[in-house]
Amino acid sequence: MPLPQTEVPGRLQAELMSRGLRMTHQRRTILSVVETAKQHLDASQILRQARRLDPGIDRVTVYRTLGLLKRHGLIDELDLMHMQGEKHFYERRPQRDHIHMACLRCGKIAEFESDLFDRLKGQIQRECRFHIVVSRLEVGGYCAECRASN
Amino acid sequence: MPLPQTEVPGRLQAELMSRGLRMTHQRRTILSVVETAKQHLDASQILRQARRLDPGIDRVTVYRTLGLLKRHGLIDELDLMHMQGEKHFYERRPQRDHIHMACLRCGKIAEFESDLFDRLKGQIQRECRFHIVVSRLEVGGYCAECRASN
DNA sequence: TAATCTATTGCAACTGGGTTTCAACTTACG
DNA sequence: CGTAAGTTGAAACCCAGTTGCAATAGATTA
Repeated sequence: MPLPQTEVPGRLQAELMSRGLRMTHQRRTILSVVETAKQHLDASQILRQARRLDPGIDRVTVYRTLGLLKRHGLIDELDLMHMQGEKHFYERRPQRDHIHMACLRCGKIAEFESDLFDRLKGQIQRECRFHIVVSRLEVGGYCAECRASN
Repeated sequence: MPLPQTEVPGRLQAELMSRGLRMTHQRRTILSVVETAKQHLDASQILRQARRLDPGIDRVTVYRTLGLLKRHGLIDELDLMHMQGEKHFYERRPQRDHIHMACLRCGKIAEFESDLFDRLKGQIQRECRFHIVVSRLEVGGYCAECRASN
């Protein structure tokens, strides 16, 4: 399932600047990588891509920028069931939360939006009086293809 | 009056043995720690508790045993929104999955069972033809107490 | 436009959770 | 009891992520 391309390029930059943050060359580079990514990238992949645009960039700057984006709620951090070590993956925060399904056999990641998920979060907020800032639903299992070819 | 004991002691042990796994002294110790835990423990806490019962136990044995229990679906691994570094937490797999709510202010972890959650998983299995083996729903936000005292 | 102030960067060293390797040791089983 | 295969501990290792600090570069002001 490909990631939907629903955002105007430059939106993350605009968001950060509107919050009064200093816009450096390195940040612009990292933001553009995250913004135009077609799949979920981990920090080292983001570093590699950013270095193609600005070879001097350091991995610590990538980590710091990802932390910044996370704190501002502009990106989400995913674990994807820790199928490939302990690395984390990142994606622009979507308008509507979705579920990540990780196939334990082929490693494919699929996404799924569901009204039930939205209702569940509403129930949590109401019944537990818990104000949700970030949510993450990940499931591990076997996708249709892998179940068939078994 | 004794505390309510939700599980029969030794259930994890019995499960593992019934699957033909070798029952060593170290495993029995680690299993009893996990089984009687009153909160979510990370690997180093499990090690510390296990060493009170068997001082010679090594952390590598704890990691291996936790991996074993995970592979057999007897415990679940939690991230709890990575609020305290990158450590993982463990709990016996419950009969019915629950949601973990992590308060970003006071750090408290609350649990919540929901019919909507069960239905959502059913929807994923049906509509995505995805066979769920493990699921993890974690939300970060602010609990009722922290919202009040702000 | 230049001066200034302060956030940000890069580097190197470090941290910490988790894994690998391998010889020595146990456990289960006949 | 003897054996074979699974398990353990110790040390070294791996790797994602963080910290301390001097140098640098945005933003702001004059």
